[in-house]
Formats: sequence, structure tokens, C-alpha cells
Amino acid sequence: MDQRRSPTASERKRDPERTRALLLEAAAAEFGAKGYAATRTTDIAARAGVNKQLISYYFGGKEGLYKELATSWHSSAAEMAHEDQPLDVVLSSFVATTLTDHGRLWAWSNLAGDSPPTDEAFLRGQVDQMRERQAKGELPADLDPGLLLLALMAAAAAPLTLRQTASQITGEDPATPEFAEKYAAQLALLVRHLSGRS
Amino acid sequence: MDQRRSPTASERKRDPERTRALLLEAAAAEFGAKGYAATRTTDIAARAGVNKQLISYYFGGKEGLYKELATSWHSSAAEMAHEDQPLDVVLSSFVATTLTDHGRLWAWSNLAGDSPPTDEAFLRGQVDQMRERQAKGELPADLDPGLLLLALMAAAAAPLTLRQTASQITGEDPATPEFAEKYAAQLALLVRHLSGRS
DNA sequence: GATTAAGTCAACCCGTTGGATGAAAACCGT
DNA sequence: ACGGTTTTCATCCAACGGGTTGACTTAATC
Repeated sequence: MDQRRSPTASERKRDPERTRALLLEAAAAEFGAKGYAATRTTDIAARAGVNKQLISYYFGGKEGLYKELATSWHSSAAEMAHEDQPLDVVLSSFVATTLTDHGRLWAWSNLAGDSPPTDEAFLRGQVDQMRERQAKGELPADLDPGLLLLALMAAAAAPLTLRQTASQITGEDPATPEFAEKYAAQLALLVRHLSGRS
Repeated sequence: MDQRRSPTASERKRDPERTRALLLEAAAAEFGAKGYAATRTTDIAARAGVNKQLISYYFGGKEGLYKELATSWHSSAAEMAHEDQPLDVVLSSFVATTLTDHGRLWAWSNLAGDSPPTDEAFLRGQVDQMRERQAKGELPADLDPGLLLLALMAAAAAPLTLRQTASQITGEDPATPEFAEKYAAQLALLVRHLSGRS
């Protein structure tokens, strides 16, 4: 019964990989919900269902855990790029990430200004796409592509960054898939109007 | 020399009003910079140049001070409304508030979800204005006025809520008057395109 | 000027938080 | 089986942060 190569045997009493993953997941949720400063390491450990000392063991403390998250999501952001999709699709997927723990974390770190929250290459690529769309006439050419991207990203992130205001305006909970879908549809309409086609 | 009615004599050794004001100002700056949880009462007192105990004396503690700020800015927000200005002017002034301590505080509380950050009446008024603009043909009529307002507010708040990303995209510091002006101009162009007129 | 109240401050208190210590438990190769 | 290593845990500790206490100072009132 040599099962030394049983990959991540689901019922192991000891599993460093699983523990690390549990902690990262729990940390993303906690940090995303309350922000770095308000998050207690005890809560992270409790959510992960492991001893809190393991945070120090695996990540060298609270800050190390946070930084690990900050870098880890950069890779995932690159996936989101999905090359050159239509603008409304990009916006829609961006609205979707708004609901994730990583999205909330991104918003916090953006405000706090601790770690560069977005992959530089990703942003550059998106700006280029904007330029292309302007060249194709899909978007007004007299706008600065960077600032246009910024405005659209900010608008797409509204359910997250302006969570409370969104709730006050609409009376609904912006943190639901239904809201995200509805909102993304509105944004799609909006950019359509930008292109000149009504 | 009866000067008991000397109003807020500027050179008094003791002046409750001034002290309260100093604390409120310092608190807005500190809370705005780091958020509630990361802010230390010691720092607030130091910035105000007074003893930290006075926070308890005048506001009943850190939380009381925070709440005082939260309610105080509601009144100032109402002023910003300025009745029915053109949309680009409204957006521009909104971008401007982005640079203030109160603006930063507003962003934090929006993320944290602690206190309703915006005056309900103000929002209602703005939504109504949106509806009017749609009726006048200044804005597309097939968009939900509330969600449109939300998107525009979020876009206007980008230099604040997406401070880091904005910096990454443009290479400039979004927290400057110059940037705000430039960005507001772009937003004005953008909404002009929305109205159909290029 | 004496008495009283309001404002300010330095020092201490105590719960909380993140991290450290050392031991126990599970895994590994032999 | 068994010794060594890695992973996990219960307990403890020092630093920090917000709040309180009580004394001192200034201003108002008599």
C-alpha cells in the first residue's frame, strides 16, 4: 500500500498544502471583509479551523500572510485579461470580481495604499485595448485612454467601493450576483452609448 | 475691561471650541488617511496638539469622535448639492471633494460599511436630477437613473477609491488638484459623448 | 480676593493582539 | 518497530491601545 504519491490525499491528518490553502482562503475573506488593520489573526485561524500559530509558521506572521495574498492575486488577475474580449464582456467580468474576497481585498489595499494592488502588465494591456477600440471607432477618440480605463474600472467597481451608497440609492444589496448582473448590463448599455450607436 | 463677549478670542489659553475643532480636524485627517481601525488616538491628539484624554472628554472616546465626523459631513454634503447645476459641474465638484479629508473618510466608511456615508436626501435629489436630464435628452433614457448616478459617482471618485491603480495607470499622483482638474475635464467630455453630441 | 466650575494634562490601568515557546502528534525512511 | 523530521497545538508573554483617575490650571462669579 505505498501511497506516498497519493496526491493531496483528502483525508490526511497532516497536509501542509491544505493548511496553507485554508489559511490563505480564510485570510482573504477576513481581510476582505474588515481590512488589514481591523482583522484579527485569531479570526483568520478560527475560520480556517487551524491553530493561529500556524500563521507564523507558514507565513511569518500577519503581515507576511497579507503580502502573500497581495502577490498571489496578481497571477489570477492576469487570467482575467482573457486577451481581447469585447469591452462589455471585460467590464462584466470585472464587475463579477467585485463580489469576490480578492476583489474586496483589492479595494482595501487600493485605499490604504500599501501594496500595488494591480498587475502593471495587466493594466498596460488594458490601456492598449482602449486605444485600439478608439482607433476602431468603438470609443470616442478624444479621451485619454488611460483615464477612460480608470473611469470605467471605477464605475465597474462601484458595487464594491461604493457599497453603502449603492445600497442607499437602489435599496438593494449590491453584493449579490443579481445586482452585479443588472449593473453590468447597464454598463454595457452605457459604453454602447459612448460609441455613438444608440 | 469686560471682554466676556469677546467672541472666540484667538489668544486664549483655554478655548473649548477651538480644542473641539482642532480634534475634529485632526481626526478627519487621520481617519481619512488610515481608516478607522488603523488610526491611533494618540496620533489624533498629537496632530491636534492637545492631550489625548480630551478625546474622551469632548467626544466620549474614539468611536464618538468618529461618529461626530460622520454626521457633521452630512450637513456639508447638502451644501455641495447647489441645486441644479449642469452635470459636468456636479461631477467636477464631486471630483474635487475627492481630495478632502472628508472625502477620504467617506470612501473608508463606504468600504467598511459602518455608517451610512451619504445623506439620503442628497442622493434622492441627485437621482431626480438624472431623471430630468434624461427627459431633456441630455442623457440616454434607457438607463436606470439610479444606476447611472452610481456609475458616475464611482467614476468621479476614482482618484480616491482607486488611488493606487490610478497612479499605476497614469504614472501621476491622483491626489493633486492638477490631476483632479484634468480628470474632471475628461469626465465632462465623457458625459458629453453620452448625450449623443460629439 | 475667594469660591466654584470648566478645561487640560500626566500617569496609570487593563483588556487585547500578535507573536514566541516548547511539547505532542503524525509522517517518513529505514 | 524506531528514531528523526515535519506539522500541529495549548499556553504563555510583551507590547500596544484606548480609556480612566485624579490632580493642576485657567476662567467666571460673588
